[in-house]
Amino acid sequence: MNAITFENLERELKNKKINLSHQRLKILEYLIENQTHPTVDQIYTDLQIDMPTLSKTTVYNTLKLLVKADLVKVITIEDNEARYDINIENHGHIKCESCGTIYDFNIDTDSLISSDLEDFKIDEKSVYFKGICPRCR
Amino acid sequence: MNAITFENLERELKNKKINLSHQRLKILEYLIENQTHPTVDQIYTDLQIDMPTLSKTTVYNTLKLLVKADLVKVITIEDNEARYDINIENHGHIKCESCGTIYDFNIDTDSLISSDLEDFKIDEKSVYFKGICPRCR
DNA sequence: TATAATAATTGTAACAATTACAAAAGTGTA
DNA sequence: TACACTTTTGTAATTGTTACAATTATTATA
Ligand SMILES: [Mn+2]
Ligand SMILES: [Mn+2]
Ligand SMILES: [Zn+2]
Ligand SMILES: [Zn+2]
Repeated sequence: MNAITFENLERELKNKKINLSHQRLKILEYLIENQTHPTVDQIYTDLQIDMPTLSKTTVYNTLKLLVKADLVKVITIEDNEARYDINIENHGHIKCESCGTIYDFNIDTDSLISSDLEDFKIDEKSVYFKGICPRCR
Repeated sequence: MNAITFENLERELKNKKINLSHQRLKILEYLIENQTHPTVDQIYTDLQIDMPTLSKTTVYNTLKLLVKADLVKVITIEDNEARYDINIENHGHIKCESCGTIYDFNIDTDSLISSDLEDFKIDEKSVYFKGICPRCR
């Protein structure tokens, strides 16, 4: 429930010794303002308007860095492109197969368990649905 | 729990008017005998030994056909390659980040619900975990 | 401040997974 | 056999991602 703020992020970044360059800041801002699970291409295309020198490699590098630092999550609901989410709290994702929108939904992934996994160390849990959203029905 | 048999599959294929060519048969056999969630490349590389003329396009085409007919499921646990599963019963998948193996585990995906999705039509539910398997710990 | 060391960004090339497409081969029917 | 139809094949094109070396920016040091 606690909102994502620059202050919290800045503290986390300092903890993890990640330098907040101009490009990284812009990418983080973008993720905070556009919580629509954007692709690399969407992030790049939109930011590139105001930062003509931005390189797509920087977008890739930064996202990889943020994911490794557990500040951003990759969503692999579709096999052809990764999507990124600054909201790292437990929640599920559903993709509307008509309009392509990926919606968040509330689900307690922590409570998902299986006796088959007793001897596993579990690091990450993802719940992906596909269907048709209310607007498209 | 009911095992995947050629008989069941053949009936389904007839229902859906999918012609069972030599290539399609071999790919189906492979998926039944190798329930390790193989990639297209693994399927192609292995089958190509006994079928030197096999084309990778045919593997792609056949898998797409089988997925559309709901006889095979795509697993997008990793963003860089699709994996295929002939076991279409509800179950979860966990990928060991050390050895790369994708294990099945028992979980009732049908019972996964969220009040946020009341107005959605839900067609597919996937549960993906990542972690370390008992052998690698 | 100047200099050196380090970190981050950029642009391009390489790579890998997938799709498009047209020609060739196979299948069934009259 | 001739014809229509389906499937397969091989290649080229496309797309998302990574590798890498050169350039630029930042930080530490003298
Ligand atoms: Mn989300
Ligand atoms: Mn499985
Ligand atoms: Zn929709
Ligand atoms: Zn393992």
